[in-house]
Parts: sequence; structure tokens; C-alpha cells
Amino acid sequence: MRPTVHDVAGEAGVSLATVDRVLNRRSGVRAETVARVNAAIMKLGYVRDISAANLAKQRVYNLLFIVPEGSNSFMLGLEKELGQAKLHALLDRTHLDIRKVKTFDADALATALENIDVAQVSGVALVATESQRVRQALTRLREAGIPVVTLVSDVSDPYRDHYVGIDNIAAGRTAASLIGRFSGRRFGKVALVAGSMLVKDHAERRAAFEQAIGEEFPGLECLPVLEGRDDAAVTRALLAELLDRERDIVGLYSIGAGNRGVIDVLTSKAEYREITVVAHELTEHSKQALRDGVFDAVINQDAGHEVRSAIRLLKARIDDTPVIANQEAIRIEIYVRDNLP
Amino acid sequence: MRPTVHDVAGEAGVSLATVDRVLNRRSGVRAETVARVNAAIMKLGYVRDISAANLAKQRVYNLLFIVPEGSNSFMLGLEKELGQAKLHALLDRTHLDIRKVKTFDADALATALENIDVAQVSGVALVATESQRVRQALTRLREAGIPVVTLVSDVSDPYRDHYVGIDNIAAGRTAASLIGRFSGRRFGKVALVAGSMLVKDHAERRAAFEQAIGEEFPGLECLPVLEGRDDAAVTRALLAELLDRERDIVGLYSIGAGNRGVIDVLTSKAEYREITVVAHELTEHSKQALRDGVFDAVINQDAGHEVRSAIRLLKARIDDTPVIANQEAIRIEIYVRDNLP
DNA sequence: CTGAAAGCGCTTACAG
DNA sequence: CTGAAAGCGCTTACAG
Repeated sequence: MRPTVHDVAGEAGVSLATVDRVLNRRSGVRAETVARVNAAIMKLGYVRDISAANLAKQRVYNLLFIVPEGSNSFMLGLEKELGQAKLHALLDRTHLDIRKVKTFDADALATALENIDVAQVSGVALVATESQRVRQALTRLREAGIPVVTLVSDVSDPYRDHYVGIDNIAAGRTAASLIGRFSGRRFGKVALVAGSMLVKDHAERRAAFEQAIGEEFPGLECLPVLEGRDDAAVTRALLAELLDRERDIVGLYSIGAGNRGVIDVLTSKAEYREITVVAHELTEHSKQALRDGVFDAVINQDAGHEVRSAIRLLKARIDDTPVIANQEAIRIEIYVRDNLP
Repeated sequence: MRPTVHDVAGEAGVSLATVDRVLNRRSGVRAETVARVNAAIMKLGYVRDISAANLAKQRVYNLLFIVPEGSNSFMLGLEKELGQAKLHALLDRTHLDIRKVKTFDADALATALENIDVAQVSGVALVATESQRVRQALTRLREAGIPVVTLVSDVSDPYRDHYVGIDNIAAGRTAASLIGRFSGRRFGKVALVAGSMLVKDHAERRAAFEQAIGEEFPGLECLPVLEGRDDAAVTRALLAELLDRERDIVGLYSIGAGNRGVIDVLTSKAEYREITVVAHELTEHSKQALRDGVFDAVINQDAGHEVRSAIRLLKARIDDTPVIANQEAIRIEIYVRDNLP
């Protein structure tokens, strides 16, 4: 049998209350007593039972998730996962509060962060848009001892405890590698379609992609990026015009969430089927495009994994328990038609 | 506040013991009383707190993992993950017992299964080698109410509760797709290197690979498979001889765990660098081969994820709690140099 | 600075 | 067929 607080108390010759004080590093215990208790803990190999502790404490975790208002399929998928996680979390005394703010609006995000009642919330996860006000709001939270993780989109390091998402530089390089190899040493141009260059993830992916193409596939030339604002109509118009104008496009990298517009254009003319296409985010649309051979590969981050990871990381910070680093690493997943989940 | 057994007891006008009996579907309660309690549960929206229940029950989970004796890097990786999971599991009253049996030896596996004391073990995970004796041993366990999951390598459906591993048919098709696309519509032959065609995973990957190549890349022709027995020296000798003999090999699919021998041969002559190579399982060797450009892609299953998933699935069966299907799906991961974790 | 007692939400003998 | 009481491993007022 694993030792309990009773065993430790007996071994150290003190009461349960004192063991508890030492265990929780509460003040008001003589140094000598602390030493005796710690010696007993070491001797018995005592390890605290956290679920019993949480039961006694009636601990509930109030986790706040701040996400952009349902715009594109990926964010909708993230919301769906949050909804599912919410039900499951309840079984673990964990309440998920999901708040939506205007997309890409740093001030709206900052306001949401500033309005957090630090007495009510035990941890915060946010899809970040960085700004000075956001950084200040995050600083207030962290000074109040509230753990903060960023989800999918990051802020600079000292303003959060952890980033839950993929390395967008590596993702851009991966896309370059796939397009370069799939297009089979051909010469030609590569079209880039993004949401907006003001979004950090998109900008990072694009820069890394262009650099990798330049370094490794000298036969390919990147065209100026189209900014479709994650809007199907805008994307469609811009891309149709580009494909019509440029005659030797062999590859296309869809950086953001404009997949629907991209698919529309690519399926509009038979000759476009020769273009090697790599896109981001696995959705019903992109899956279908893979099956139809319109897309050649999709780079994905698993929204369900990200949500669960954010919850685990926040709770681990709150309880001061260890995490399994490997389990929390978000993979840059590559899907082709054949390994679809 | 979430309702507790006390609230249910009060609402139904019965004692805690009776609520507990209904909750746990124990017999010896009048149908009318059962109905009253269930009505109260519905009315209050009561949901049992499982960690409190486990505390009261002093429930410990004794999970037995049966794995092949440390042979190849993948299995060594699996063991490492099991070791790490073992430490973490202890915090959750879960004991992992890891037992090794002779590799690919169905009788050794069956003996291990037959020796299980069903009173001591609460769940079993095994890397399966199928045989009649193994199926019988599994039937005994399941009839004793012990949940069984297969890990990495499966048995037929009715003999286990769940399979934790990748779809090897899809994995073989994925390999074909990658080699076909990476080799750029060239014509030529593809070498296949496996451990043994007696191993079901290898046989499935190979068959699916050959079929997909035949269907989709008519310019490529699969050579007879080399069986390297997952041994570096054997693999090296066979492959060196093959590459020396056949002059127009453009692709190589390393199906099993013989990566070290494959890498040795491929790096032995400059001309071999042109060969498009897809291998299985991410290890230090295969990662280095990707970085060096010796391998073009590696197909992987995440051993850590598999171990954690097996634990979650077994505990969910034991406690009769739901699982998140998505979280338990093992992905066919594709790695190129740029998305290495 | 320290301890005795009650309680967290469940389950388990035991008694009736 | 049903209930009162004690206990699982912790924590928390309260008293001293």
C-alpha cells in the first residue's frame, strides 16, 4: 500500500494538519518540524494523491477560452472541439467558458482580457493577436498568478506560459518541400494564396516557404502573394485572374483559410489539374479536394489535440504537476489522399 | 453547485446506501425504489464524481502490457514510452506491469496470456501475434470481464475490445503514393525491404503498396520483396546484392524495422542517392537519414500516443466511461525533413 | 506554532 | 429490501 498523510504524520510524530501545512508549503511551521515531516516523506516515499486533495479542496477549474468569432472552417472546427471538450471536462470538475471576440482585432481581445475577473478564472487560453494592450493585459493576468496559454497563434515568449500550436516556419518549409518534390523537378511559377499578411502565422509560413523554395528548388519562382482575406469570393476573383494571366504556374500554396475559393477556381478548367497544390487545415472541403486530386497534400494541426493540450497544460500549471512534453507537442501533420483519418 | 449523492438521497427520500445501489446497478432494490431514485437523478441532473468514487473504492488499476522482447528500434521506443507512462500512471492509482515475450512467437504469447491471474489484473494490452491458442487465451480473459486491447499489431475483431495502431493497408498505400509522386513520373523499378512476410503488418503494407503502385503508377514495377528479418547484416547483404544487380531502381520502400541496414547500403554509393526512399518508424536513425537526404519520407505511428491511448481505453472500459473517439485514433504520420518533431 | 475534528463525494460492511 | 455509520486520502476552519 502506498503511504498516506496518516503514515507521514505517524512517522514524523505530528498531526495531519501539520503534514498538510508542510506539503502545501504554508508558513507558520517551525523549521525543525518541517525538516522532520520532510524526512518522513522521503523515508516513506510519500506521493500526494491529487484527486483526493482536489476532492477535499472542492477545487474547480474555471478555464476561459478566447477564440475569434466563427469565421473560417478551421476556427469552426476548433469551436466544435471546444464544445466536445466542455462536456468531458465537466466530469473532472473543470468548467470551460468559451468567449468569442472579433477576428484579428487586438483591441477587442485586449478588452476581453482586461475584463477577466482574476478571482473567478483559474486559467486562460487565447488565440492571440499581439499588441501592446494585449501584452499589458496578459501581464496583469500572469501577475495575478493565472496561467496563460496561447492557442494556434502566439504572442512573444514572456507574455504567456506556453504556446499550443505548430511552428509556422517549419510548416512553410514543409509546404515548399512537398510542392518542390511533387512537381517533379519542373520549372515554373508558384502561386501563393493567403488570408492576410498582417496575420503572423500566414506571414511566417509565406516567408519560410519562399526562402525554402529559393534555397532548394531554383527551378521554381514564387509569385507575389494574393491576399484573399479568408473570403471565398475575394479569393476566387484574385486567383482566377492570376491563373488566367500567368501561363506557367506549376504549383500553388494555399497558406490560410481560403480553401473554398481556391478549390472553385482549380476545378473550373481542366488544365489547372496539372498544378501541384498544397493547402493548410483539414476540413470537409480540403478532404474532398484531396480525394478528388485537386489538392495534393494538406498540412494540418489537430484542433482537438490542441484544445485538450491547452486544458492539460493549464491544469498542470494550476496544480503544479508535471506534463509529458511529447504529449503536448503539436505535430505538423501531412495528409495525402491515402492517409486521411 | 453540482448535485451529490446526498441531494439525490434527499430528493428520492432514501438513504445514501440505496442511492449507491441504484447508481451501481446492484440487485436487491425494489423496482419502485429504483424508479424513485432514477427520477431524482434525472430531475437534479446528477452525474457521479468518478474520482471520489474511486477514492472510496480504493480502486487501483493493474494493467498488464505484453510486448515483444527488445528487438528493433521501434519496440525499444515503445518500451521507453511505457516506462515513462508507468511513472505518470502511478499518480492515478494505475500500475503498469510490463512483460516481455519472445518476438513473433505465438506460443510464448499464449503462455503469457494463459498465466494471467484474472483476480489480479484489471486490463491487458498486447502486441499480438495471432494463433488459435492466443485466441483461446484472449477469450478466457474477456469472459472473465477483463478488457483487452491490441497494440501496434492486431488480432481479428471479436477477440479484443479495441485495436490501438495504424491501418497498415492505408499505410502501404500512403507509401506508394509518396514514392510515386516523389520519383516524378519516372519509369523504373521499386525495391521492397521487409522484416518478414509472416508478420501481418508487413504483409499488409506490402500488398497494399504493390496494389496502389499497380493502379496509379504504371511506370513503376515492384521487385520481389527482400526479407531482412529486421536484422541489419542480413538486410545489408540482400539489398546490396539487389542494387548491384538491378540497374534501374528508382524507388525503395522499407516496410519493416531494417532501416539501419538500408541506410548503410544507400550511403555506400553516390549513385544510390537518386533513389526515392520511404521508410517506416521515426527513430534516431531514420531522422538522421531524413536530414541527410537519404530517406525522402518516413511513415510513423506515435508510440507514446499508442501507450497513452491503450491506458485510457482500458480504464474507460473498466470504469464504463466514454472515450473521445478522435483522441484515440492513431494517425498515419508522414515526416519529411522539414516537419520533424 | 500545533492539533482534534469535521468534511469533500462517494462506497462498504454490518445490522435490521 | 433498506439505512446508519465509518472510511477512502486529503484539507480546512477553529481552538489552544
